[in-house]
Amino acid sequence: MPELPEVETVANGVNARVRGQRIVRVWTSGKPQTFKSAEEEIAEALTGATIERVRRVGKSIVFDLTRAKKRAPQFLVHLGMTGRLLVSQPDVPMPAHTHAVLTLADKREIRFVDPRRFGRLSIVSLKDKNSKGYTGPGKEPTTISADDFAELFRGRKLAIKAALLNQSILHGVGNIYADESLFRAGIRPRKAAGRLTRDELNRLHKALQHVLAKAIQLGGSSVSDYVDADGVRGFFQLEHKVYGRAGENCIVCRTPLKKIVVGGRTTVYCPHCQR
DNA sequence: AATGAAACCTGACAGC
DNA sequence: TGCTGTCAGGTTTCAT
Repeated sequence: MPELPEVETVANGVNARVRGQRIVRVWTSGKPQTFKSAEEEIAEALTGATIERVRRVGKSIVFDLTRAKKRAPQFLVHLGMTGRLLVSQPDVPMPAHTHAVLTLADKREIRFVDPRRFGRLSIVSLKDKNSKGYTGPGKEPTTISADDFAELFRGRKLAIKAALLNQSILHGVGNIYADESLFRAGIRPRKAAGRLTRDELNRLHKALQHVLAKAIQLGGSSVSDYVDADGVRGFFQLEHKVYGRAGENCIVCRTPLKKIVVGGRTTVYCPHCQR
């Protein structure tokens, strides 16, 4: 479900509702694959901790925690494909596939719900008191400069679409925003990343930042089941120009959009507009 | 280094 | 109504 704009929408929504709250109780489901850290470690790290702030790093939701006013290990939530993080009153029925519940001092609950169980919960301990904590696997796409962006792809032979999806290069971009930004920049998804001209890289940098900013502004894309912390859908799906439109005509030149596989993912592009 | 395929899971949807 | 097959916003692992 979630790429950078969706994760950011969820993180900001949860932050606005729970920052400053203390976690008084933790329940976990016992489904082992959901927990990247041991469930006991998660329960121990969270119980009694105060939520300082909730924010997005890459595609992860990071909880900055304190204990007795001192910084404590961080709690990371990765939503996978179908994960949701909801803030609910205790009398709201527990959804199916709920894998963790953090009960707050005011009785509300932070619930992690994930039918497909590709999501992951983990604890990150801080190396020292100056540690920045979790910084993600790659570079941040929303703020990277055009020069640094261009540098990421120099000499790389893999397809530019695969490079955009590689979280250790840039983190946060997924299948929707890779396709949408390549369309906007007029670049073939299969073109080798290292063979893009500086002009193409500049266009891609601009397109990607535009698409991400616009999607964040609209609360993300709701393709099937994505919702924010209040259960509200996003609106960026109405702006998709290629994603999910294979076989339809290009909105610019009316050429039928083509569907191929790049980096193991369905990819839609316009064979006329993207060279 | 880098491809590609498969695996991890459930639910939605199309077609019969 | 119900069965089967296909597909899905992600990541990791294993073979080539």
